[in-house]
Amino acid sequence: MKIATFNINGIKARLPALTNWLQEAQPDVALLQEIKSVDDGFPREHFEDMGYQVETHGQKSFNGVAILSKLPLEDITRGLPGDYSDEQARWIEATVIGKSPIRVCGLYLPNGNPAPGPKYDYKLDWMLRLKKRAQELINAEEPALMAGDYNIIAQPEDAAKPEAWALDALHLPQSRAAYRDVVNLGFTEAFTSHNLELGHYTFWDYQAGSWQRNNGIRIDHFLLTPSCADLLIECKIDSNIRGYEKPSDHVPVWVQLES
DNA sequence: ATGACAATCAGAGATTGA
Repeated sequence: MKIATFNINGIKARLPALTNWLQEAQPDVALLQEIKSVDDGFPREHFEDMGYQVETHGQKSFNGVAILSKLPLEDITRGLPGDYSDEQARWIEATVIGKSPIRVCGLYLPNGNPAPGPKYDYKLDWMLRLKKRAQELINAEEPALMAGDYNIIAQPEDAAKPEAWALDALHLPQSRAAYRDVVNLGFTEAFTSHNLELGHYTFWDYQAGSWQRNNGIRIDHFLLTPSCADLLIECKIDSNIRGYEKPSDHVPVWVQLES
């Protein structure tokens, strides 16, 4: 089973690029972030015609996550538990029914800039809620994964110019520590576990020729529970599509699971 | 040092992003 995560930066603007990538990459499941659309505005039928079940958790203008799946989805839930007053659409879960069922969580972790400030407080609060949900997934002792735009540069080697991010919410020590707190519950980060060489990125800013200069950062991650990690065959980044027509500033990351 | 660039909503330019 091939499961991908992709921050598309707007479903309306990305419809051609996303469609082309789906046809090339043929993921069974695609976890999408930043759809920037309400549920009713999502081009559901377009993807249903491509054979995908479509589940969205949308929001006007900003944020918004979705799951496209060629396999049946069950027990879909929307929103990260822990704060009913949180109106930002950044979390969606479902169980993918393949040979063995896998719980998949698609997430769009808050950016947090500027730090310090209320947006950074929100990021850290959100990560505490993430840790609680992550602990539940570990305790369940079943194959599960959390994938998406974590907005975390986990180590200096995940940025072409780490010095430029020293005071950024994506790379502050407190941010990295909060991320490690989640990983250390027992998760396997799929990409680094299967790709030993450094210098791979998932985001290149639109500005200042970042793609042409390969001035990127790696902030889109797959975290797998132990029984899910046992199923991991491969994890890759489809970086080439960053150079295609009208691209997102992120590129897809995907895992191949033996399931 | 700032803005660069892109998307959204709205119908200009502010806001957000990372």
